Amino acid sequence: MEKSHVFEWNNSAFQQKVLAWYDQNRRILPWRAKKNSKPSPYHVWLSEVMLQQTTVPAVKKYFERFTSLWPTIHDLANSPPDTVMQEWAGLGYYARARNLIKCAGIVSTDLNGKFPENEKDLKLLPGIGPYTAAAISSIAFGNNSVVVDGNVERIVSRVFKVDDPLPLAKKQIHALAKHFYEGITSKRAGDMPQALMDIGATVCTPKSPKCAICPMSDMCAVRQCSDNPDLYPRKLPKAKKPHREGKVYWLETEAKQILIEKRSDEQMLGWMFGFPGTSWDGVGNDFVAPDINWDMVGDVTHVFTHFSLKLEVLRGRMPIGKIKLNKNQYLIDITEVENIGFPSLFKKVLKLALPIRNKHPG
DNA sequence: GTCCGGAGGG
DNA sequence: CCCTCCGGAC
Repeated sequence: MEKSHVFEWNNSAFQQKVLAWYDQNRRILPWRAKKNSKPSPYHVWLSEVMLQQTTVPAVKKYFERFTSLWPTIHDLANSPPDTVMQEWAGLGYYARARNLIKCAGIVSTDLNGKFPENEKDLKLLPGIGPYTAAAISSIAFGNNSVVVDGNVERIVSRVFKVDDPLPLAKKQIHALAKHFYEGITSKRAGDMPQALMDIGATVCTPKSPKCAICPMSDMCAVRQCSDNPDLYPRKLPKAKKPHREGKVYWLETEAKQILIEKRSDEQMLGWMFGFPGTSWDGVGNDFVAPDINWDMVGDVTHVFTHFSLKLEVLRGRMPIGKIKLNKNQYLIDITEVENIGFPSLFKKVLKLALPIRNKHPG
């Protein structure tokens, strides 16, 4: 759409409205520095990685926990990877945690604990892509980067009334987003993306945005033509998810131990603990279940981004001496199994199998 | 159950 | 440019 069809667009007028709103309404978040001061690059990086695909409320506790366990990037880099993975459990998208660990190692040892300041060098680090590089360079270092996340995409699509559907409209939206940042001073460079995120999260929300109190409403094309903002950004219909099925085994010993395994780098939920089973992600081999009597415990269902999964949970017992452990497999005491940080899929398995086990110890 | 939110990497 | 990765709110 041609923005001039609706009104005369003015970059700095828009920026002033947004920044004035931010000065009055900014959210207080653990990773944000006080007004007029820059937060630590370590905090910005850690929070931005956690915030990828994850909501602010979910991230808060994890951020507090991580920074209290590891006050500096050196502390994080020196921690055993398993400990970091355990602390990440429940946050999802575990590749982020694996990249976080790799990145911490590089910054701590190769770069003396200093993050690069420009987008180009930031993007060379594991887990830092276009968005995160732009966010760190502007928020931590005051560079005027064009930061585009889902909030900014949504705001752009409404303010400029972009009628092409996502993801086709990505490039167009990114180009239009430049208007939001052009000419911002270094002093305000970090505030602008954060202001847009705050407005996106609290005012220009995906559904039923609060246009009546929006600082951008008189410059918003969708608002000005009384279109329904809920319809923006337009999106291509998504493909139906395929369904997969498999088995998962709860194998216990007479000594009240449970068999768990650490998943490999290549598998889904890599580096996390889980229970053995058939390969439901198309990677690795099926668990060769010992020839014993298996009781059906029930089904667990879980939905991932690109498929839904149903696992049949089977429970069996055998003497400890008969169990041959592969590497990456461990026998863990029944009293400790609840303390393992499992990803959600295996938490469901645990929740199903453990009470039955306690009721009928065999 | 359904929808929502998005970046990294090959 | 396409594929791959979860959890929570409702």
